[in-house]
Amino acid sequence: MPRSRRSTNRVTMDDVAARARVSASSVSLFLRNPDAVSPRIAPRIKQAIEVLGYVPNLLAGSLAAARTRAIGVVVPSLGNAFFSATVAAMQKEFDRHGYQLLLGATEYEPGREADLVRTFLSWSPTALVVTGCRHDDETRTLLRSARAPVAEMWELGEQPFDLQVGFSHYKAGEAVARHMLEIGAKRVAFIGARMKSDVRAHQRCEGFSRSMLKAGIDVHIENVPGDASPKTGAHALADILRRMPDVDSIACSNDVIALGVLFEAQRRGLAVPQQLRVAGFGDLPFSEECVPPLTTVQPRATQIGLSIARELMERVEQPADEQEPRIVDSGFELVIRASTQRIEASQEP
Amino acid sequence: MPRSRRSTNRVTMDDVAARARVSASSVSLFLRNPDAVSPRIAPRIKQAIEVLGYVPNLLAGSLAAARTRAIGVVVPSLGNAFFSATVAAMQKEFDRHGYQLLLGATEYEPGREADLVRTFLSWSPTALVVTGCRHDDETRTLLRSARAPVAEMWELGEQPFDLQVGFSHYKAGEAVARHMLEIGAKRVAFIGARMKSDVRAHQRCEGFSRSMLKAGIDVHIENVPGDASPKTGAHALADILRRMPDVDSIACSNDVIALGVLFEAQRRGLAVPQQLRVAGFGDLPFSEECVPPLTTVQPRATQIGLSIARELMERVEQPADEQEPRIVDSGFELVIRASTQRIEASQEP
DNA sequence: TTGTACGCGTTATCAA
DNA sequence: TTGATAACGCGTACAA
Repeated sequence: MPRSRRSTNRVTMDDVAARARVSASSVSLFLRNPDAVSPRIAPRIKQAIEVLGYVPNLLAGSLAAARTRAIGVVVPSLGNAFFSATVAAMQKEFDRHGYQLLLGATEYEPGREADLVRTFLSWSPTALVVTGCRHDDETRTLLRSARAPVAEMWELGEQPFDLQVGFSHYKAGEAVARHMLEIGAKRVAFIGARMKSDVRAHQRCEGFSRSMLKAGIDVHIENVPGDASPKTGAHALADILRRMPDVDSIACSNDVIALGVLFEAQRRGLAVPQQLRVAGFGDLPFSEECVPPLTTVQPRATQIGLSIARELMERVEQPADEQEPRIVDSGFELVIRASTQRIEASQEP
Repeated sequence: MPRSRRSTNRVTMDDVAARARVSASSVSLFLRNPDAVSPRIAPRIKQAIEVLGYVPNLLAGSLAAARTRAIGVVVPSLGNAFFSATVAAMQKEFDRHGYQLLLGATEYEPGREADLVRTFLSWSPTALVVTGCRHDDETRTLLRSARAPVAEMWELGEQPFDLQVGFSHYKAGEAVARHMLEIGAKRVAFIGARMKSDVRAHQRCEGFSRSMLKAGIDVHIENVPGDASPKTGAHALADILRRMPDVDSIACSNDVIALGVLFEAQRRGLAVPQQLRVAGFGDLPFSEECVPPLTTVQPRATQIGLSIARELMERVEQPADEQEPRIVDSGFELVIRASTQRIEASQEP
């Protein structure tokens, strides 16, 4: 007895083929390469598709072809403007090539990365994109077993799987420290949010404070819990002023924190940069516009997304088997603005 | 001649079955309901899965079951904090239920919505989420033909497909206008970004300016091109001051624009709220913290995402066939802060 | 150029 | 409870 399923009265390729009076394989061929079928049947197929409102079943296609036009992307958080900019750029580029972006966010929770990667793998993705290059053993195993190129973004270091596009956060921290030393910083603090789980913010902090230490300056580090936000920055400044009233320079792990510092300083009548120098990280849309404009590190978030997408598309569409791992330093730029102005001798005690 | 393909040396369910010395059906059953197999073979299957590192192929599963655990989401832009907050909330909730979020952004380009929906449909998604309730004919046709619940978010109006979670932007605009009238606004302007394509910003503008008109006040509308940003706001304020030097109150379609207005006012020594009142929309993280704190409309972005996800999961998991369309007014709240303070008579000319 | 037949890795059905 | 087997809808090698 025949077991009829086919509950889904979906329009299939066979339906199109029947209506166009050709075989299903001709329809399949037409869909992938319209010029490959004879000019006589092409219009018939085209019309049948339109009349029936045929939508190809990607699932079946992917299963047959053993490859899915989907790319899994793991970011820590979408609330973070850095990552949403990168994701937006990637999505746009993937879309151009007909690839679908699968999105997952860890919210900095340990173990979530492995879960998300596992989920993505069950979709047989064409490629995987993860954030950072530090992963737990489970994630590493999963990524290694993936028969798809793996891109790591926003950070350099460790051994790359296939592609790594990012920059050294440690150096970014160093660059800010160097600048602050040049302008005569003496009493220095660093504000970072959740630096135990945000390893990149922690790296920037390390780069900054070690550089300072080499110059004989001990940095007061304020590691606040929760998301980076202006409120975080404002509270942190209040704390710092309590413990270190003569602070003259503050670096922040994120521009939104720095913005909060600027607001709090303004409320307290603390002049920036005359009495307090402030630097951030991210070069967010407000950083150029705020008062005073904020010295910061520009990480090229969009460029990272674009590079990854392009490089992956290239690898996927021209599968020169066994490609070498590739590392791309997307770099960063220290953008010096009015919030860090030279500390005049006259203003020092 | 047998055609051996099976180039993909992927670990399949059969491999697991062979190793556990059971049938593939039992493995499948175990995966969906571990308690349904006898306690004798369950551990064998479990071990085989772990040893072989088996990852189920969702594609095959979805094809067979004729349902995919994927939900397509279309937003205008990820750069917009509103939508990224909503998407983040949805993704988290979907993930909890084992559903994958497919993401697409239109970047406010006409026609992109239909393209994205079409792409999603070919994935046979469990549900679709789109932004707003105004869609071109092509999109409407596609959505109607979808055998999946369709949720529209961030806006109310039109006839809902299945679910609509949002609020009236027109009323949000009215609420701001009402407040500004109460505090004695006389010379009024509205700044919006790209209001031809951002229909919701346009609605807020309409609600605002019509309310003002009813009170006999003609609103100067500044519709700037490009994304909403602080720079946009700063430039717009400069423009407004040129054409309308005695402006006393400005409403903005977005808090980031309002932030730019505050910065520009500060640079010009224009005291807010004493000389100029400013209101925004969005209640972004900085809005409470900036100087002065910003009066704004809070749209409950996270709540919208959560409501949609929960409602969809419910519909999907308890398919009481032919559910009624449902409209949920997520509401908004006018948050009055220092940036809009009563205009004292003594300060008027 | 077009058609035939098989296989992709699962789920669902039904018999044992 | 377990296992054999037929779909699911399409890609593709190969024959016509």
